[in-house]
Amino acid sequence: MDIRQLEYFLAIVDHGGFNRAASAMYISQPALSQAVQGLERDLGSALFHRMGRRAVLTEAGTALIEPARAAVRSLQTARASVDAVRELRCGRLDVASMPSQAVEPLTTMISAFGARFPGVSVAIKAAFITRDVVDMVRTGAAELGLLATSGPLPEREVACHLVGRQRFVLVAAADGPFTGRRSVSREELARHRLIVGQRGTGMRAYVDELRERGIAFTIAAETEHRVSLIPLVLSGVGVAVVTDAWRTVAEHAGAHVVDIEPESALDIALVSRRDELSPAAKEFLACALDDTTR
Amino acid sequence: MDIRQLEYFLAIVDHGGFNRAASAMYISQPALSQAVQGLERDLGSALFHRMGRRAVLTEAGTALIEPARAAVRSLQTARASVDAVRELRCGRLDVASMPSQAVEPLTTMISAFGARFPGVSVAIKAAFITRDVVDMVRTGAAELGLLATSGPLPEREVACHLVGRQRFVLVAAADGPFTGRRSVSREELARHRLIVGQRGTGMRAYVDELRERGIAFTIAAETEHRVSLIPLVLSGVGVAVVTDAWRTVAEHAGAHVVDIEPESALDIALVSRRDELSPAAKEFLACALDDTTR
DNA sequence: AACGCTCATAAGCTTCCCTTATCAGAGTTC
DNA sequence: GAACTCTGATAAGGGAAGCTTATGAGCGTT
Repeated sequence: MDIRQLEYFLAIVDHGGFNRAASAMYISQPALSQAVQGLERDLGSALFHRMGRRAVLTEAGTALIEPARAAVRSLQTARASVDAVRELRCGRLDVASMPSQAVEPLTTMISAFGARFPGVSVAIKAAFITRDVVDMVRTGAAELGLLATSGPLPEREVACHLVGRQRFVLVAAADGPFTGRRSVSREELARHRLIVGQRGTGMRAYVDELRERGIAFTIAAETEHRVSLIPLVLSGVGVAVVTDAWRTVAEHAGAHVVDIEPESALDIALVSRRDELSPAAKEFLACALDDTTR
Repeated sequence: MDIRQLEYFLAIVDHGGFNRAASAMYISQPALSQAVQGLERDLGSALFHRMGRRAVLTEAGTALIEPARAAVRSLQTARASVDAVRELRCGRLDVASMPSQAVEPLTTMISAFGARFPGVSVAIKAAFITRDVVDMVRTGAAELGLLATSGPLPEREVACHLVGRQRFVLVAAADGPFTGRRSVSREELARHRLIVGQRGTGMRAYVDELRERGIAFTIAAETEHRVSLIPLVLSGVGVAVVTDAWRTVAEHAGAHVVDIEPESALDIALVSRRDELSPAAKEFLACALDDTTR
């Protein structure tokens, strides 16, 4: 059985005869006869009584009409479902992001994208280090990725679009060591107690680099959950080096944020597979790059 | 788009890869690749991200899964619908019948058939004269026909099966001219007022034949609606010649029924198209002939 | 670094579908 | 009632589409 055969069958029913149906379907009449014969052979039942002049539906033929229409409709539905995704009337876009960048610039990006394509939902897939993001994009776990790196961009593995830079800032308790200051030099971090993130993150790479420069500090805590950084700072465990994506959040939480001099920053990149992207991903990329260049 | 392509697509989704799906569908892997490529070309959207090793569903692919399953199911449903008719689990059988024969023997036949195939409904299509029945069967308006004839069976046009004979009886009012009698000779009908049916019916042919024999009577009324015969008799308009299919009905209605001598009868035949019949019609024929020969 | 597994591509063959041409039956018309 | 017309079936040939085997390319694994 075949959709083509069912369409032919319905055409015969609807147009009331093989010849008229053949004209309507722009095929020859023998093609119709053969298709119906094939269908009847396949189903094991005659669909029409052939009575010289006219073809009359059999009971089996009558029983087939409605299911056949349903089958034809179901193909149209399938096509429409795919079209809806392509035309961004619905669907879903997975974006892998490291935690800090999930705060900014991802929030802004999603907001802009959501305004243009309200039917498409964006899912933030959790990645924790740059490598996670690259791998998720490479393997297709997410179609786009947002990462931060202090080193070179992974241009060889994925397509990279620089969307901004985030400078490092120091978060301290409001009544902590840097109260009243707007900036500190990195050398001033010596002998302080630091709360740091997981290896592989941009902020950790920066901190490790400071230590290699000979700035001696203590690592008071290391957390894989960035959300715990600020509470740790506020409870007096130590100070933390984070990117200024956290500035607003930290200040609202009651922490004191100061710039670290000389300015040092992470590159923030939106990455994607090298081959053809889905329409949603393309548009998201366009939205995001448009915003950053504007 | 094609059901085959959707089945292949679903196989890939369900088996998690082209190779496994190809094995499961007993086709070669390139056949699958080509089918999916054709589907993607047709839909205008990629369904899988090809990432060297693994094929990952795109958003469009995800959107296609459910509609594709529905489409595949719809074909199975269509097949099942036809099967149900063939296996006589449901369906409908049209039987054309003249009015008298619709009382008997059709009622008995339908009862026997209904007991064996409760899912199949039998529709009685109204015919009024023998020719109507033959035409309806010939043109497919009904698949079977039940007719009565005093002449030869229409063997040339349809397949005929003699299922019985109905003798002619006279229906008179309870207080009418034949009260107390069990039979009358046909000559006694002379000078009586008769209520007759439409030309072309068996009872009318018999009455016309009596007149040709020189038996002189008056035609008090002619009706195309046989149901009005008995009321006319009961109201004293005249007497009526009908077949003994009506005996029970007439007596229950309060009329007096007497045999007409010498016995004269109509042949009752079940007729059908000459070519292959539907399973329901075949079974009905089998039931009916089985009953009459038993 | 070599191997193995993934899916894509290429080329040949088979199959199936559609075409034109013709036939056969039944209704219609003169 | 004979010719005509309209119905759908049948026959034969050409072309497209699908499946096959063989091979290639990319990526992960040993």
